[in-house]
Amino acid sequence: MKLNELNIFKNEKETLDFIRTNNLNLVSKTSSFEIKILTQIENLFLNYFQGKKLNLYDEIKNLQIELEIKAKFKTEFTQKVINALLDLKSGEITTYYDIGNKINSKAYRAIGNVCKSNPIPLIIPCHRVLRKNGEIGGFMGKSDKTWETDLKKQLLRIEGYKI
DNA sequence: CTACGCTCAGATA
DNA sequence: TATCTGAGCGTAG
Repeated sequence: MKLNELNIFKNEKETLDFIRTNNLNLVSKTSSFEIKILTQIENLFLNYFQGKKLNLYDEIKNLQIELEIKAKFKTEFTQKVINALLDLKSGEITTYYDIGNKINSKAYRAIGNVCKSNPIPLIIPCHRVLRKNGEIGGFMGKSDKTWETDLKKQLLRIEGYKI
């Protein structure tokens, strides 16, 4: 099974709007094999949201799910950023500045842009990257005080990081 | 080539 | 402290 996108919505209405505008079905032509995998994914995230320390990237791969992210991250720069992100464990944080140091680049803003284009938040943990001055920074394309940045804080709290 | 952005450091009040 | 400004650099158009 392949996964190329993980979307997070503000509320049920936004979720339903997305499903409608993209002509999606909640469950369509789903085989029992797929149901089994989907159930495992559901349990994985339930555990994660209850505070269990999990490496979602590893867990997803263990379920034999292929992540279709190569097309999006094909330059050396973007791959370095992604690899640096994947090194982060649950409860661990870093900064855009530190990632820059790690990959030998001062393109801090460009690093943020890579995070912005992350099609699978949580699994590639962009939420663990903060600004150097301690501010929360952006999340899922949004900055300032938005539900997205609130969610970023919540995720860190769930992972046990004091914020 | 130009414009843009999940940034940073420095300046100013 | 809060807000602004320019530097900096990869990417999309």
